[in-house]
Amino acid sequence: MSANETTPTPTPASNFILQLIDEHNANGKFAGRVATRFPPEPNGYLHIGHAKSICLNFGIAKKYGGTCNLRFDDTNPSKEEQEYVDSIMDDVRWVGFQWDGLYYASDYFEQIYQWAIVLVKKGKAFVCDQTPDQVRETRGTPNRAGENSPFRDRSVEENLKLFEGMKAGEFADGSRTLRAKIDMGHANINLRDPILYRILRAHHHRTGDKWCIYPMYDWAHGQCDSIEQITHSICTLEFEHHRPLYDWFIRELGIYAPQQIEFSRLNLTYTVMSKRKLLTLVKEKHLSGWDDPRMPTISGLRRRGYTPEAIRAFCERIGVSKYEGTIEMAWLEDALRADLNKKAERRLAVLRPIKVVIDNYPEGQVEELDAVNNPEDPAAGMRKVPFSRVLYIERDDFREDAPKGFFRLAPGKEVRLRWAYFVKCNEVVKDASGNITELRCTYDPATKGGNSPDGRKVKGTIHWVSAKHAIPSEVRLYDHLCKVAFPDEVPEGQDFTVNLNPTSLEVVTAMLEPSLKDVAIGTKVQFERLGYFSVDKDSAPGKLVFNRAVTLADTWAKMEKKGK
RNA sequence: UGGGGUAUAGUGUAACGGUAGCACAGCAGUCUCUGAAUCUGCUUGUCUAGGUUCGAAUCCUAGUACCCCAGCCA
Repeated sequence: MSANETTPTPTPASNFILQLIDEHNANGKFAGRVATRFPPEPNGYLHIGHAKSICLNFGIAKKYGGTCNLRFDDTNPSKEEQEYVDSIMDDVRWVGFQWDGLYYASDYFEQIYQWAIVLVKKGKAFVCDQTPDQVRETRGTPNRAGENSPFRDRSVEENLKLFEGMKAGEFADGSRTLRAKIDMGHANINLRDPILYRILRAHHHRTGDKWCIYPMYDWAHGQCDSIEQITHSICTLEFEHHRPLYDWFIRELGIYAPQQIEFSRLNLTYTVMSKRKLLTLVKEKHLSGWDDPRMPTISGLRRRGYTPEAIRAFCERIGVSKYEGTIEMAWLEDALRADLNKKAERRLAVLRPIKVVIDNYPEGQVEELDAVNNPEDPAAGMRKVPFSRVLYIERDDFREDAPKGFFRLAPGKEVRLRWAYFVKCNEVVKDASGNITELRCTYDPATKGGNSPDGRKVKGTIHWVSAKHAIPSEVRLYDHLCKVAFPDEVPEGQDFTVNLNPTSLEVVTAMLEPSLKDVAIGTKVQFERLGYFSVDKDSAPGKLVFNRAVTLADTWAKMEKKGK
């Protein structure tokens, strides 16, 4: 990359996978070719951990001028659905990548079947009639060798006949398997005569009812990689001790050999990441679905208000290694703030309104005041905001007994209303039970626009909305999915659901400035001093719904919390 | 009593025998019509014990801790 070339992202950090690829390119192992693949099983929605893998695999292809395929690992029809296939393609594209080839493991079922026959003929695979229980019992344990299946020594002819019978549907589900003949005493359990095919009559989302035997992951994955001429087959750490088996199959078949490389999966604080747990959340209706904005799914993050740029920057920043750590959620949030700070236009919105009457402002008068759309982006321009006698301000921005260091409104204190005037609070109106219902203030007409000609300073600037121009809107305030950083750490007999955050969603009716009236679904804005918000798909004409994607850093809240 | 992995600030990640760097978090300050952003500075680290070496995060030896593996799941 030339020095004067301008790229949006800095040179990515070096990592062990890139170093290995550099070595391969240097020693000619793959003739300088780089081909990766992203191989999801379509049994659930993609999450931020998959985004890490997507960025890695597609990123490598891009960096080296190679290719990256999207390949669905659809070898278990009992769990896989077209809905998931569709969502996965959407998500990969949304994250920002386009695959070179689109494939399915099921595209290769015939070839994989033929290869199984090759193995049988070599005497390296046999049909086993053991029941699932017997298979388990004779597999041994990590500390105890397994025992050979009594069917291990069947003749090649008998195996061939039986295996054909399996394929032809002559046997009941689960009654037989095809197993590799390796070593029941091997220290690596994966090499103790692993099952290659099981009989399973399930409708496959692509092949329909054509097959009643399906290859296991180990028997399919490497061969798919080989067919696609993948150079670097990148997967997560739990597959590390499958690598000897991956290599064994390729070697016995004498076919092209990709290099499997394992890295550690992403863990994040305050959420859960396993598909099983995410499925639990959806099925047990702890939240609204796979794309609930509290989900760490890509579709959830998208709905929440995350941008592809933020996701990619995050994935870049966290790096790649074999160390199994947990990344702080603050990293993800920071990536979003950094991106939206540059892009999102600012608006005034009051989440928890309290009424303010400007006593000395003429009844019926309305002024259109100038407001900057985005101080970080002059090109974003200006807009008008209406000001009138009755306003709403944030409840948090008023204190009857202002603590030390409180810059906002309080009896007798003056603050600036953003883009408008200096106002001073003179009176607090309460209802019978003592709740504040209204504040009576006066404004200084000389401070129009927010500056005082006499050079007088105010410490605080607060946001506001003109009451009669305000658009009431539903705003969903999201917080962490889980109330603790490590939700999987639970007492005996309990599961992660006990750590779900009961206040992860608070819904308020906010008052918005009128320029937001026709904002489109998916639009991101900063509500000044509050956070970044995204227009939810539940919005309808005349009924806006916003999601809070992330709050702004809040020094005052931190100070107050510390003070207590 | 098996096999496969991993250990660098609070959290991640570099450094590949030669000044332990970066980011996020935290703290202090600056700036500010957002208590945001910006900008400045600061605190905190090589799992342990030996050894080799002028010099070790890096090499050697011995430990320790943690993760994964006994689905006809992927």
